[in-house]
Amino acid sequence: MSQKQFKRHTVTAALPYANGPLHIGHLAGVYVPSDIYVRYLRSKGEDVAFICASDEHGMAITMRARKEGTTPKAIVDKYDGIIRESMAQLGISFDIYSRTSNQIHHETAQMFFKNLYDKGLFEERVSEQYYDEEAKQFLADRYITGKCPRCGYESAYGDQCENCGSSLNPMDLINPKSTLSGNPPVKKETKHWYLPLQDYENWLKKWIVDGHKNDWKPNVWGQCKSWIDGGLQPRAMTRDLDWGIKVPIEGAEGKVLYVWFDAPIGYVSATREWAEEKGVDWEPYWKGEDTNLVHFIGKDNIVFHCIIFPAILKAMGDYTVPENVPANEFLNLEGDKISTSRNWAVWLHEYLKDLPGKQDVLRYALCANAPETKDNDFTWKDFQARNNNELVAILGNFVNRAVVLTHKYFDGKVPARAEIFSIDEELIQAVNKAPAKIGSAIERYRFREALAEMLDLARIGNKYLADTEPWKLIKTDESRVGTILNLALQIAANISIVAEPFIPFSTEKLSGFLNIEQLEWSEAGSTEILSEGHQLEKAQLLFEKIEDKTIEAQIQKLQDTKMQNELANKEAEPLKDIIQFDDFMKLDLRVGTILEARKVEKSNKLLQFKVDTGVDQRTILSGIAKHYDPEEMIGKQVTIIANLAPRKMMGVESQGMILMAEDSAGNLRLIQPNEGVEPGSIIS
RNA sequence: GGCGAGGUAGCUCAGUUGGUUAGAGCGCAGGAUUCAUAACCCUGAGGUCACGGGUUCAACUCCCGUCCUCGCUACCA
Repeated sequence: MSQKQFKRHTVTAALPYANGPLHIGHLAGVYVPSDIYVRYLRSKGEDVAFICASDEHGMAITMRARKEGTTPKAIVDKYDGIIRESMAQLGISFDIYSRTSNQIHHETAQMFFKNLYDKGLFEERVSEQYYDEEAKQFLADRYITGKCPRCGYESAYGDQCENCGSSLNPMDLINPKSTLSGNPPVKKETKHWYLPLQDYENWLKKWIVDGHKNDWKPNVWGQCKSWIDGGLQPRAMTRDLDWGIKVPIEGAEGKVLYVWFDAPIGYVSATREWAEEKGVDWEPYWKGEDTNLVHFIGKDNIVFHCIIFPAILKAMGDYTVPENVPANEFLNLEGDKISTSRNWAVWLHEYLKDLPGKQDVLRYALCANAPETKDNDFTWKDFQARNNNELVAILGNFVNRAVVLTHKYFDGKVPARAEIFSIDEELIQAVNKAPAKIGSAIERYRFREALAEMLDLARIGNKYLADTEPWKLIKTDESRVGTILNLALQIAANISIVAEPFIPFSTEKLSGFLNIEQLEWSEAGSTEILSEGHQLEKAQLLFEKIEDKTIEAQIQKLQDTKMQNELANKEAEPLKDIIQFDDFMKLDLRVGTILEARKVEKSNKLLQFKVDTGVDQRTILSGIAKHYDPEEMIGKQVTIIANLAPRKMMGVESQGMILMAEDSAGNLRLIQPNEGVEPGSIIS
């Protein structure tokens, strides 16, 4: 896909959700690649708008505010600040980093909604939901507690019972209570506006499945095809909440826009804000046929950026749709999934404090190991190796050699070139070709490849010096040494251009040594950048080795986290409320013998048993397929709850429950009588 | 189970429309060198391209099946 046909580029990076700080996964997946892409485009002299903002609406933020006893506003202010600071320090060069709480965003999102509403493109649907009359608001699932209809647990949430783990519908709860006021909620009808995604199915199919099979990443294209083929459903674009953007039509009091309706529109609002400040027209950046719209996101956001938001843009009529959505996969950390709740992450604001001045090292390491085609693992050892073996030993060392030698032999002045031999000609050819190779990789969103091509320039330089050995020649042929160092320095100058998208802090330093301005991409490839006699500055180290103890400290930090998590897990289950003997007596606990066992079809967790309970033979299902094979269960004695209300799962009715012990790692083990007893023996 | 993405050297990954002896970096072993941040440079070992079929003159590449990993999704009473 050639970039040349485009007049301008609108590049967006996924809006960070302002309920927590950023970690290396965000950086590797979205912000580093997008920043490389736009820095490259800018260097080419292209017209670029690089857009991002904090996403500050939605349920999760209001939940968090309630939990911490503060307001949503306080939460988003706090994290917007932290995120903004981390991005700036890491050199993510947004043209604007806005906030979805800004006035201009509210207006823009409402304008979108109103536009679609006026065109009659929404489906209105009325349904019954719980409402708190005292707090005067509809209750989201998590704001309702009650008795679990399945296990009888008293404080199950509207969407899930934390005791038995079943997912619930708020209407199922027995004796529901609002967590806002403590009062029983009332059922009340509520109206919502749905976007009929199925109406866009054909268009999406043509656009993505047929039109982008070859230029979109396989993971993105495949996901989209999967959704489209599976049939799209209408999706509610409004919610009953008080935190968010008011639905701008009559009869919609107390309703806000669905966060995934408003968030992507945040790209548009931020563009408007940027354009206003800059005094340019924002519309071509979103409406021009000649605009290259690119969304950088993680794989968890594919459906919103490839299906829902494009459908909205299409429905708007005059908007352009994304040219590409280069979604990355996930980054793991030291073999485990990154997890905010388990604190298993390298937080950017902590990294910046712990390893000051090493922004480029992180940018480099994350780009070199970015999860472009599949999930990848970040390890501190790899980070150290990338720094010490590549940035220090190859790139930093090469630049240092060239500059130091020039100071040594030519007082820091770029020497003249004399006769060119074939080895020099080969070098010049390689330098000529490098920018196009790197650029092409970037344009194909293959940033690891681009980075490797960039580093190859330094490798070529090192080899050139090793092959020509100017430190020997200086004794016999000073003019030849001049040629060699001139060319070596031209490579360094090239690196200062082509490495800028990846490691901008270091290329700024490098330009400083070379005593040149930051040059544009079009000047790369030339071996005439530094003119004869040009005075260099003294070289300082571009990169420094990272010692083992620095890495060990970071690994230790993670191990501490792991230990804390294990402790927390062991202590995690607090005692439940006291029950009376009568409560216990309600349970009919018995020993049963398993007569038959087999897997439930189409399930990968459920096993189906026929159990002899002494009084009857019955079917019981248990979700232990990951822990036991059916064959080994036959003949075993197990403990069962015999009077639990029957429950259908995967089409089969289970008449009871087999008791299991679960450890903190989630392993399940049978509870069995110590010695064989007759089936039906009562447990008390 | 359904859908999607992966499975290529000890590790992290490339392999373009099927075409000689399957590549790179790191790591490892050996060598050479000293201008340089004990860095660089050269050489080497190391792969049944997950497995089994099929199409083809020819398969890492295309087709079918199986196994494993990750994500989404349904069910752990």
